[in-house]
Amino acid sequence: MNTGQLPLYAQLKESIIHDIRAGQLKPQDKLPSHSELCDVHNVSYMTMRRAINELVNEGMLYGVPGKGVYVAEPKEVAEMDPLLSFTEDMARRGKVASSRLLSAELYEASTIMAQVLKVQPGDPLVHLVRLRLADRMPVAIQRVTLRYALCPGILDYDLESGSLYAILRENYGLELAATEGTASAALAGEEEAELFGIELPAALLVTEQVSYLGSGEPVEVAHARYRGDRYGMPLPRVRGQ
Amino acid sequence: MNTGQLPLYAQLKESIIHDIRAGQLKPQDKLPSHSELCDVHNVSYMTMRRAINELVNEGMLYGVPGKGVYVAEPKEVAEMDPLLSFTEDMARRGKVASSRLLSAELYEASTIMAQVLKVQPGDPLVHLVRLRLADRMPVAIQRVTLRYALCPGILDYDLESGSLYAILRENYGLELAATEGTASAALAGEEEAELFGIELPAALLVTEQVSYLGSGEPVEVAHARYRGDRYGMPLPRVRGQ
DNA sequence: GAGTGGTCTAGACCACTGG
DNA sequence: CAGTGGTCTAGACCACTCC
Repeated sequence: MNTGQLPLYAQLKESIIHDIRAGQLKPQDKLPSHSELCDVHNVSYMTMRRAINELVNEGMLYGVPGKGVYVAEPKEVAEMDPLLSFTEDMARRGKVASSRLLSAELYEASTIMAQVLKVQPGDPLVHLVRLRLADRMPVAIQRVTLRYALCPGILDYDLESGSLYAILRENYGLELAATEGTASAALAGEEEAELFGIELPAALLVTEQVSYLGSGEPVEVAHARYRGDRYGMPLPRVRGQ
Repeated sequence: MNTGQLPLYAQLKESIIHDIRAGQLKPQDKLPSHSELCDVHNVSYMTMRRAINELVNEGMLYGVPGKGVYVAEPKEVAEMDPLLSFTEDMARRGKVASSRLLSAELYEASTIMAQVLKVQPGDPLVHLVRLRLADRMPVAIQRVTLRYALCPGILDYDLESGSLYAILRENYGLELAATEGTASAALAGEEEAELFGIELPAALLVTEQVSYLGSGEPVEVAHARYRGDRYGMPLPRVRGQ
């Protein structure tokens, strides 16, 4: 029965999502019963259930035992993806992202950095500082520290134009799978105000994140400072415990 | 085979989580093969798979086709739960949360608020303003707007001491299931500086969130302003697409 | 080749809802 | 009562890895 590349359950998910987006299924509508859906799509019960179950976990549907499965209210805002690169983030907002490379250098891991990135003190790290722009307007200053062992020769790539994540994925096979960190606020310094072209005092949104591979191996430490007046970070839409 | 209250797959998840926490399974360890685990626990393949699959989705394990399933690195930081109340958030940090109720009033929905909360303009809403303290130190100002129809008589409860979420859950059966919104940064105003007891200029972390029931019905709009020097908001640990 | 994870089937049973 | 979602079984097949 499987005609496409994707697993059957993934195709079924796509099909349901399509029906919702196309307006054939509206919020609070009841889906056909499982057995009906199985007949229509010619799949087994468990496969159909997996598709529905995953959509429930993703918050698009919700099930009421003994009654049926219903379409949840649509998400008003794009879901937060903390693994979204600045480039992709801006693309979703309909803006063109660009960079000015302020600094790019190799240096040796301090004890603290070594601990966070799980390397030995003195191991080579790459430190990049980039001014990020959205439609040519300065929006953020990003400081990224990478394990050089994972991306040897990365300084030879064009770090001005493209997405760093794309370089890591396409040239080094590094697929970031998880991230953790904090967000806070701080006053802008003089240097920053100059780079942003703003007057002091000004408030910045500050994020500190560590990114990991699927195995849990740390890859990078990212420190970003966003203009508080120009950037709102989307918060996740999440289901309760 | 099912002895407990929980579904079998949930019990299997607990069992694996227990083994990891107890140190019997360490990060990067390989789990026994599926068939082995099925024999040991006397469950069918699909049930075992569901348990493992959900743990993979939650980031605790990761699977490599043709090789095996492995234990991922532990999460260093508590996962973000945007539905966490301030009270619970502080408890996780080992601090005691308290409140000073600055204002609590009923008013009629404006057109904008009505749109966000999906009620009619003029419908009754509750507006609460609270100064939130952690170990008696002012940390945040929260402004919450609730649909009064969902929590009639809420002003009679003690809104100073307890968690608002607890009141909604225990007295009105309102279980918040999802949240969405943005985080940004702004300069503190004079009033705020006075409430916080800080000097100007100062940067605040600003969040705006709407919370929903499982059905997608909106319940509250929350606006919070945190002291940037005293509060870091945990960012989620999430898996890539 | 044997062993692994990942997908899929065609049934079954249960608790819950509604008429 | 019949219909629903939710769980569970005991198999099967495939692609992949390692030997």
